[in-house]
Amino acid sequence: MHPQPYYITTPIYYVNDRPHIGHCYTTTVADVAARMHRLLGRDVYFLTGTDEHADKVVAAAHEHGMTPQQWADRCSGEFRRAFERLELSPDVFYRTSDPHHKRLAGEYIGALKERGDIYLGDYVGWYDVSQDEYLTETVAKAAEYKSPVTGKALEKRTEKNYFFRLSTYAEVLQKHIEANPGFILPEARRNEVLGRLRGGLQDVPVSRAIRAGDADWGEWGVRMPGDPEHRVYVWIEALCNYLSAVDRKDPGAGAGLRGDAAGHTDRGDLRRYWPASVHVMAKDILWFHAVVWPAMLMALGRGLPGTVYAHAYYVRDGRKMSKSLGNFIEIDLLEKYCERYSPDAVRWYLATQGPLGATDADFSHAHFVETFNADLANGIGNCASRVGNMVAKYFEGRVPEASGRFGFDLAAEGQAGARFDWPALSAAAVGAYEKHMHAFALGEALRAAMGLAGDVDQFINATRPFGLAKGIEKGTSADPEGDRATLAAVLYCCAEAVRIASLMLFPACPSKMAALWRTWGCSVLKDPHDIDSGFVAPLAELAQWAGAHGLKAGQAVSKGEILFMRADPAEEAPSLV
RNA sequence: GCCGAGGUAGCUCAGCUGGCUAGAGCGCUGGAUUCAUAACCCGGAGGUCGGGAGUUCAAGUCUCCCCCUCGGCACCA
Repeated sequence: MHPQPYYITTPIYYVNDRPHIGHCYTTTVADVAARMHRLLGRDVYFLTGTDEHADKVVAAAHEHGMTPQQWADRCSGEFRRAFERLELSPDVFYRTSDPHHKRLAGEYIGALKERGDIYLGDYVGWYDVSQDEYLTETVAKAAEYKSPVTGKALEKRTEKNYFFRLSTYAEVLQKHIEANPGFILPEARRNEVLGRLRGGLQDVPVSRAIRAGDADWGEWGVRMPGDPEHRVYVWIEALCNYLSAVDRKDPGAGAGLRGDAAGHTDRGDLRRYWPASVHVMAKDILWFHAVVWPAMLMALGRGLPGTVYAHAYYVRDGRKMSKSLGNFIEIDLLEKYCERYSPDAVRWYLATQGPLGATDADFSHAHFVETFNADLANGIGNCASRVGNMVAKYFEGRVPEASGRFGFDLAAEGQAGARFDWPALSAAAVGAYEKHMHAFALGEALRAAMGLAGDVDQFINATRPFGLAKGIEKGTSADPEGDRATLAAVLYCCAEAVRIASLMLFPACPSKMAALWRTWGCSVLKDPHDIDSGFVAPLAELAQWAGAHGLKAGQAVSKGEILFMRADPAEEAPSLV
């Protein structure tokens, strides 16, 4: 076991939303990272879930004649199913309605209040009488201090609210960000935060007084400790989930998506996971995660997360996705893509073509098909297929004996610069893979893996194993025995390199790689039929060239089914109707 | 408005402290090949490096001006 645990989180999603590509993207990215680190052998804890305390949740529940809990159960289930469909592997699907969370969030807030970091102050805001709600300064100003609904002038009102002393932590926070370049990623986001920090920080309200006429929340939500007339703001309570989830000695029951939560119940004390390694989120909520939350943690005397990673957005065919345009890519459409191209293909597209950096990325069907064909069908899929096929054809489906010949210098045979030192090539690919992984450059890491398959393609064209086989068969070979040995060594190297590439591709395409392993008889997973069953050894051992977990001469390698069937670009995009 | 990032081949982008004929991937196109999912491999196509001026022996790479795009601007998940 890697000594340092890896705790990665996504935001917990607002339960009234319908799962769309944004939620799926963030969670898929986190899943790929989690699987990569599990592959390294680390003790990984991956959290996602739903945020359920909000006025609108209560209101929607009443509209549907349900209790807030019933309504939240239903909506939360939508996210759970969406994530199952994408074969995501959270170790916990956490919900803010979880009694454990409610209790601990209250404790954290209470502790902050006790030490004076949360105090009762005056909140001055713009109140829209007709809508019975306060508007933020920005919104109020944009509406010229009139109600956006009725046009009536807004009232400036003052009420008692609790505030968090964010201002106290501005300086120490700024120093922390400056001293830790990896604390906020990507760098452009870090600069933005530092820029805003230079302007100083104001204290932030963290509660709202419960007023007459408010929807009846019952036991829903979290009250301000010691002052039940105030409700803790949802977003501040929600942030606490990252800590509360692992602030327990026992994992509790039913954690992951599958309920059985493989290996979850015997995890023991979860407190070892704090501080989190990475909080992943979309850029809109960076401020809370990079400033407010760390400041709260400082006040609580808890460790700060290692990295706060804010990715950009998906746009659709060049246009922003928005409710008004109604062009959100919702889970239903992604499911269509999963059906036609496999969940692994969707995962691959999200992980390699998504907006991981600071700039937005486009989701277009044409681009999806191009990527699918170039990387998956023509890349690893075709490569595995041609190698498996040749082993089947020339060696009755048994891995041939390489006789220790893992290096080929084709320059001697007149092919300039064509040198293939397979142990070195694969080690370099694994090295690049790990390097990029640690920089959270998931796409780059996967490209390094795919590059190894590309090397195999080049190698096959350069050594022409099929030519050797033909010469032997037709009796035109000058040295049939030598050619047979070369053929065996060439194919061994191809297969072994594909095996090593497949290990690295697993975090993005778990089902397809597991399928490849089954047809090639590779024991990588504890249960070959369960992608979440864990690895029999860490990558360092699994990826050793011709090592303990390498392909063995005589091992049955069948051609297997086609991993990724080439897609027709002319075919119409999946649609909901 | 203020602050920040950026405008490089059809598309997505690399190009650090200035220096040989401006690169990659995809797409497109020519060729070679047949083990493979018409896949793979090799080659090509030539983009005034947003526009203008300047510094320099030499500028996508530095300075100034202009045009355009995008992001952030706080209590919003």
